[in-house]
Amino acid sequence: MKDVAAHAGVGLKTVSRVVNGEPGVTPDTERRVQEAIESLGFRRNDSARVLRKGRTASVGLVLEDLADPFYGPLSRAVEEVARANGALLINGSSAEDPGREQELALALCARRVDGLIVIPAGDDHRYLEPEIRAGVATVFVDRPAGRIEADAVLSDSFGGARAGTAHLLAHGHRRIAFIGDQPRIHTAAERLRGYRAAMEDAGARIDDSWVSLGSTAPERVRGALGAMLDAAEPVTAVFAGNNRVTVTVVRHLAAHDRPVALVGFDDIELADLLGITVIAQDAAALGRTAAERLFRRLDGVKEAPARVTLETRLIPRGSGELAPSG
Amino acid sequence: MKDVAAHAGVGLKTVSRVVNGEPGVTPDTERRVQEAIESLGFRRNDSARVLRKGRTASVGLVLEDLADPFYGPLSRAVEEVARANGALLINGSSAEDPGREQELALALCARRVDGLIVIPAGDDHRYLEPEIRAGVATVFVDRPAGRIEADAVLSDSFGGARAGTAHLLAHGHRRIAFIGDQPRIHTAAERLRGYRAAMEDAGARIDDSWVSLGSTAPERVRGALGAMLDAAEPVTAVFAGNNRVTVTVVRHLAAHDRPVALVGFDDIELADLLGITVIAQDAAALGRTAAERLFRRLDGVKEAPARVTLETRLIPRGSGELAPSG
DNA sequence: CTGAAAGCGCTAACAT
DNA sequence: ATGTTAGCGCTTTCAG
Repeated sequence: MKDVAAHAGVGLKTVSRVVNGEPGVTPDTERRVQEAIESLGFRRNDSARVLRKGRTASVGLVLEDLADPFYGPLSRAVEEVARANGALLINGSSAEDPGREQELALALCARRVDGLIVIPAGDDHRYLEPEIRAGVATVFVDRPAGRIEADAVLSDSFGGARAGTAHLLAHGHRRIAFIGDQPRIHTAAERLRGYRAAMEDAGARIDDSWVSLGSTAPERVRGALGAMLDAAEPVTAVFAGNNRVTVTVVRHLAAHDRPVALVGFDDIELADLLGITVIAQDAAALGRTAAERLFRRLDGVKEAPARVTLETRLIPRGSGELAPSG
Repeated sequence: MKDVAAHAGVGLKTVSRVVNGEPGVTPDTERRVQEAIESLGFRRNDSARVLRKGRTASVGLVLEDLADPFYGPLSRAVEEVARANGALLINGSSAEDPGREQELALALCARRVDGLIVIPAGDDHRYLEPEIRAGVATVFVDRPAGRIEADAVLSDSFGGARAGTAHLLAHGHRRIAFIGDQPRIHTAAERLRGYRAAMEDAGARIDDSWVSLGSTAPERVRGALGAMLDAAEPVTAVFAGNNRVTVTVVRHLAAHDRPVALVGFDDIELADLLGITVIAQDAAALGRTAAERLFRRLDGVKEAPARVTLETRLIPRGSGELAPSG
């Protein structure tokens, strides 16, 4: 910028004015400056600008796994809102590791992102308190924050799982499995709660062996499901706690001799052709809502942290409407 | 940092040393500084650091659509390599709009990212020349750069499409459709070229009405496919140019009366259960290879820009092995 | 309408 | 082992 000023024979500030489209520059001077900019291939250094202005026009997104088809649309939605607000998105995956989540979130804060959207892996976010006090707007999405008051945008995991389980019960099932993610993950716990509530509402008994929480790794899910199907009184239906689990369950059931009903949490591509009944949540709406909330905060709106819950939708496609067999 | 220094009763540079883990500080002084840091909730401002050091420890990724299941794993792979190199990832989607690609890429350069990984939407990247000259390492992935010399990591679209088409020919098909993405997209053009080559190798005639390039929007694909199936001499097999097209074709064929063979470019989740034969490319390897190349450049490796091509793999699952019918 | 000076928070280079 | 000085490239303030 100094070079440009020298080249154009003007003051530093005049170049700054031209670069930022500020008023108060003669068309003639402006032209000279533009020429100097062109010929030097100048481009403003935003790092310096940030240092001076205090705002970075960027938001951080800490998610679980960018490669998970559930988080792709969510990220994209956040990105669109950020773009509409002139901000860039810096993101990283925690891989469901609380330590990595913290490391990432703090690195983003050190970069002085204006705001932070977090899909929590951990359940204690007190480490963010100083940052939030220092002015970093923070919104949690998909799962709530732990041990701090903060905005959160969630899907109704409890209600969705309850409705899905009730759907199976309505089709005559009584021995229904619940296979879900690790219990420390909020959504997993909520969905299990929904399952239990529906069973209780229907006066159905829950056998401990029908409930399995843990990693969503295919081997783990196959093992759990296999045991429930091979039992003396095998389950006749399965409620799958998320998209990863559903995929593995579908593969396993496809090779199973007896038909077993299935309702999965989260919609999956091509689930329509495979006739998989699901509880769908709107990942894009989750991201959009969270991002809009974030930018509203950045615009200075002061209100108490709130929790927004988005509804889920039961999409019957066949697998959830099978009658009990065996 | 100044505050911390005052609080701890030490010099500015000493605080800097402690914060950066540099040697030459007495354990006792270090402790005092740490305490001051804690009590003030201090966290280093990376913007200032960047300004001073010249390196931002961040790389930019311009992709087409974060929500596309093909790009999720690719981004994730880039992110992992970046993380291993201590860098953060800033990314954005071009939505297949060259103008938006340029806007994004330049915004990232203004942020002084150390390197740039680009999945091009446009076919003229001369706008990046000043940046590259100024030292921004740049690697293109999935598609090559246009009108500039630059590193590129690609899948073998030509070879994959040729093999897929040859597979259909080997199963007796002669009237084979090719439905692909817009012809200005490099991969789409290459895949079409592969299709043509295979047909020619087999001495098969190509009717113009069997080839359809354009948007991957479901309506467009359905229309094109419908016309080919309703023709007097309908196609007996389809080669689908990418994952978006394949999904729509599968849905359409599922409702069709006669069996029609299908090979799709790109693997798709649950394609195994639906028996969809595909030409699979390794999205994660694409991202990883590109990112590794980028960081090698950042480490100062000087070599001529090169093009790396990754092999594709034919996965037979049934749909590509159907005999011609009708 | 234009420019000179100060300083954002940090680190490199050089004292002490 | 510690502190001082200068300056990264920009914007803000205020004076011409």
